[in-house]
Amino acid sequence: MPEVLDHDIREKFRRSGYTLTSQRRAVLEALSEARGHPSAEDVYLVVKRKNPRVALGTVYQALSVLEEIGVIESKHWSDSPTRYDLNLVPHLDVRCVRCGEVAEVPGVEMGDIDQQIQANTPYEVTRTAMLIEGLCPKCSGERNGA
Amino acid sequence: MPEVLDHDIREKFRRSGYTLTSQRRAVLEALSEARGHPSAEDVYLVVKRKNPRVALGTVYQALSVLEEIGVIESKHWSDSPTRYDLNLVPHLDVRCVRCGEVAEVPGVEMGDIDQQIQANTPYEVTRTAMLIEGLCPKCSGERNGA
DNA sequence: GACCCAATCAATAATCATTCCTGAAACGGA
DNA sequence: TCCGTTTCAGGAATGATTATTGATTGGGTC
Repeated sequence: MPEVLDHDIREKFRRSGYTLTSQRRAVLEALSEARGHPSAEDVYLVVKRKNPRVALGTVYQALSVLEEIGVIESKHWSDSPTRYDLNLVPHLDVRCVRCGEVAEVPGVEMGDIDQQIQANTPYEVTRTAMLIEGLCPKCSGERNGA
Repeated sequence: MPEVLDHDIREKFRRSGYTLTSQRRAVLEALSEARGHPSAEDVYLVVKRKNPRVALGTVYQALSVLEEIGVIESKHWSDSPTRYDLNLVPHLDVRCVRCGEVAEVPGVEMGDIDQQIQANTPYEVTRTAMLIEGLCPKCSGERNGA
């Protein structure tokens, strides 16, 4: 894990009062290694390779803490487990409805959209997430496959 | 249920090959009466008042068919059951993270956003859904309540 | 270095929305 | 009316996630 990231994360732990345990560090490492947007289960499998004693519940707990202190973010598509992401810059992700692969969509400005939304509702908006579904290029080519 | 809607719906059933059964009609009626964005459970409770023999599974099935033929649409916020909606005009909904109430956000143009997204990804986009969370005016006022 | 307290952990049970399964019932066409 | 297909009701099963509980750990203090 790069130094800068590490420093930033330590800072967030310090401010929150949570401790940066080895399990939480392991979850972060798993997230930074996995390039896609892994699910809790995916993270669990990676973490378990290094420390077989870790339970799935612990991974869920760690992910929850990490999200709470703003180190990671989660996205939830229906009919699929929640995906976690270290990339905190607001961005869009599209998920293939056939194979489940998640990819980022660059070049769309989120700030403007968020402002428009807040300007048009009396709600105090705390979070916006756009869930995009489609067919990845690979699955799009093999429409009539299994 | 207004005549026009009824005609449109009949047409969609006819084209799809599904039959417009009394249960499916009851689900549609429940949806048109409920002003918020009801969950499957909400719909089930309304339907059951008129026909106590209907099972929750049947409601799920009916909702699934209705969505498939394009008569209703669903939105899924994490940590909350899926909500269903008769309003097919593309629009945004915001959900209160405290009380769960869902309200529409008018005045935000979705078409432009969808076009931007499709222009920036090799995926063949089939659906976009923006999930907005916040505090409704009521809950926003009573921050420190239960 | 031993002790203490709170935070965290592992393991497992519980939850809850949703789907699946099965046999019965309803419906449309010949 | 009979037949084949679709749909239904009821209940069991699934799967992601959360809650629970008792054990463990780690940091601060003497």
